[in-house]
Amino acid sequence: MPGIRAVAQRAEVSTATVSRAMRGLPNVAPETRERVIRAARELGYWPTPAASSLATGRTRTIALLTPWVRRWFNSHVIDGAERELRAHNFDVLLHTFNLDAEEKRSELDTKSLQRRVDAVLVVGIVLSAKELSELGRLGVPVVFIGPGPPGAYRVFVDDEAAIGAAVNHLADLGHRVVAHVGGRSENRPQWSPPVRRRQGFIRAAQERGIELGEELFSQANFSTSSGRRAAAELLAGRGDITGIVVDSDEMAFGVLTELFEAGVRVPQDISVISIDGVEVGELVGLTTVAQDAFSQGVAGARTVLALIAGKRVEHDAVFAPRLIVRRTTGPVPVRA
Amino acid sequence: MPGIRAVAQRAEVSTATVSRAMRGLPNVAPETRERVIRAARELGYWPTPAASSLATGRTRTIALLTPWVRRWFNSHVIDGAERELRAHNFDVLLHTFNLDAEEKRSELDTKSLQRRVDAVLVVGIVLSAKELSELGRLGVPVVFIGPGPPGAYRVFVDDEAAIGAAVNHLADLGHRVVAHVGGRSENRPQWSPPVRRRQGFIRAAQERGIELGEELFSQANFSTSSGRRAAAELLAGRGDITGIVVDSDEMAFGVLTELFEAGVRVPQDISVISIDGVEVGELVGLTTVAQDAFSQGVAGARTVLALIAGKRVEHDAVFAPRLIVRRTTGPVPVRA
DNA sequence: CTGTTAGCGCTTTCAC
DNA sequence: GTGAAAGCGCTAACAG
Repeated sequence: MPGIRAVAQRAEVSTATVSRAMRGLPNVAPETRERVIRAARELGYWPTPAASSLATGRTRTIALLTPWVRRWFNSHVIDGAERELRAHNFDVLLHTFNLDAEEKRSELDTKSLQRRVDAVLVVGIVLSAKELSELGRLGVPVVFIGPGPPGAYRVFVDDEAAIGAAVNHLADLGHRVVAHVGGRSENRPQWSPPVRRRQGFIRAAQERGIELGEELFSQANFSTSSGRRAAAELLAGRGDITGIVVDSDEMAFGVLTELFEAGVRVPQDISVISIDGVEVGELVGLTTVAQDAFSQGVAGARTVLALIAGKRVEHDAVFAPRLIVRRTTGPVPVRA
Repeated sequence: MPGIRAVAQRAEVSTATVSRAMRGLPNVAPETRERVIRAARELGYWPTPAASSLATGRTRTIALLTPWVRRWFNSHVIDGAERELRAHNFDVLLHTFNLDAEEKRSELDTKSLQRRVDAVLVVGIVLSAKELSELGRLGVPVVFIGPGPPGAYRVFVDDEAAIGAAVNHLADLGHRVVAHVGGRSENRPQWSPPVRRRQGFIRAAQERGIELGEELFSQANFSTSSGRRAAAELLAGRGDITGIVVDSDEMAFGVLTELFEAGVRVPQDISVISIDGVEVGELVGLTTVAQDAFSQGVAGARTVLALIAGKRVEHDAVFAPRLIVRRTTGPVPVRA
C-alpha cells in the first residue's frame, strides 16, 4: 500500500503539497492539484487514518453509545445516525454496555473513548450524574437521543404529549379504570422518560377523571417478556381494568400475549395502547402513538456534525408523536 | 490529558518501560510494573489509539459491514458480534451500504477500510466477485455471517435444512399446492441464500409430491411491504394455494397482513410458515423455522479473533434450524 | 530488566 | 504556490 511519499514522488512534488492537494486546501495550483490527484488514483493511495489522526488530533469517528442494538427505538436511531454520519465521511464506533441477566448495565467507562472519537452520541439510555460528568470531561461534543439531562444537546419525542394522547384516546372511548405499564421510575432522575411518562399519565388521568391507584401501575424493563409479567401482575391485582397504556410497543406485545393466553379479549374486554410505532404493529392491529426514531437518529447526527464544525445549534430538538388508531382499542365494555 | 512521558517521569522510568508495563509484556520487574500502573492511574493516563496504531500497524478495530441495521437477522448478529468483540477489547466500526429507494445498494468501497481495521465481518449481504476480491486485497481476515462464498470463513444456518423443514411440515399436514416467497434469485451466485432456499424448496417439494410451477413462486426483498406485495401476486395468480413458505418472518408478516386484508383465514384457508424466529412471532402465532442469529454473531466474532491471533479455524460454522409450530399452520382444508 | 533511538505516515508551521 | 523539517504519541529493535 503506497504512502504519501510515493504519491509525492510520482507527482514530482513534496508530501506537503500532496497533503494540501488531496484535502482541497487552498494555495495549490490547479494544474498541480490535478497531477497529484491523478498520481494518487493511479497508485490507489488512501491516507492512513491513524497517521492523520495523530497529526491533527481529529479522528473523523463518532461514538454511538447504546445499551441495546436490537430494540426498536435503538436500532432505528442507529440506522438514521449512521447513514447521516457516513454521508459526511464520518465513521461510527458502536459501543454497547454490558448487561447482566436482569439487564442491569455496567458503568460507562469513558477512558477508552479518550482521543478516540470527535464526538459522542448517547442513544436511549439514562446516564448517572457521574457518567455524565465523565463524558463531559472528554472535551468533545455530546448529544443525547432519547433520554438526556436538561441543558445538554438533546433529541427526543415529547413524552407528555405522547402519553397524553394515549390516555385521551382511552378516555374518549369511555374508559375510567386504566392501568399503566412503564419503565422503572424509582431513583430515576426527573428527566428520564419513565418518570416523565408516569407523571404525564397521572396528569392526563386526573384531567380526564380516570381513577388512580398504586395497583394500576406496573413496572417493566422495556423487554417483551417483562411486559408480559407486568400484565399478569395487573390482572391479578384488579379485575375491573378496561384499558392499559404501555410505554413501548415491544412491552405491549408482551401484554397482548398475556391477555391472549389468559383468555381476555382485546379490545372487547380490555383495550391496549402503547408508544413507538413498530412496523409489525400494523399486522397485530396495535393502536399506538408513533414516534419517528429514524429521523431522531438523523437529527442527532446533524447536531453532532454542527457542533464539531463549531456552529451554534438549538439545545433541544423535540419530535411530535402521532396517534395511530387500529384494532386493540375500542369502547369501554358495558358492565353486566 | 497526560501522555506516556508524564507517566514515565512520575514512575521514574523510560517511556519504553511504561509501554511494556502497561501492556503486560514480559521483562518488567513486578515492582516496576506496579509503580508504572499506579502512576498511570493517578494521572488518568490512557494510550492514544492513533499513536499505538501508527506504531504497531494494528487498530484493535473490526469493521462490521451490513446493508441494514434494523432488520431482525442483522441486528441480532450485530448485537452478538459487538458484545463478543468488545469483551476482547476490540472496537466495532459500523459500516452500512447506501441503499436507494428500491433498496438497491451501492458498491462496497474498501479504500476507506485500508489500514483502518484489523479484520472485517460481513453480515447478511451477498457481495459481488469484484467486491470480494477487493476485500481480499485489504490483507486482513474476512468472515462472512449469513451469505458467503465457498472457501471463505463463514457462519450460516443450514438453508436446505431450514426450507426443507418448512416444506415437510406443510406436506405432513397434507398440503399439495404450496407457494414460495423468497428473495430475488436471478443473476445471483449459487451460494446466495435466496438461490439455495429456492432450490431447497424445489427439491423438498419434489420429494413430497408437491406441485411446482412458475406461478407458485414470488419474489420479494426481505422487507415486510415486499412480502405483502408478493402475497397479493400469488393470490391473483392461483386460487387453490393452501400453503405459503416464506424465506423470512418479516416478509411473512407482510404476507399475513395481505391475507388478513383479503379476508383469507389463516390457517383455515391458507397456512403460512417462514424462517427466522422473530420474537413477536409468538404473539402473532407464526409457525417458523428458527435460527439463532445472536449466536451466529458471537461465532463470527470468535472466528475473526482467532484468525487475528493467527490460529487455525474451521472454514464453515453451520447452525441447525429448529421448527417451532404455532398457529399459522394447520391441516389442508377439505375442498368443497 | 531497562533505556536509547529510530521510526510509524501524516500535517503544519515557517521560509522562500 | 511550494518545500523542508519538526512534530503528533506511541512501539520495537538494539544495546547494555
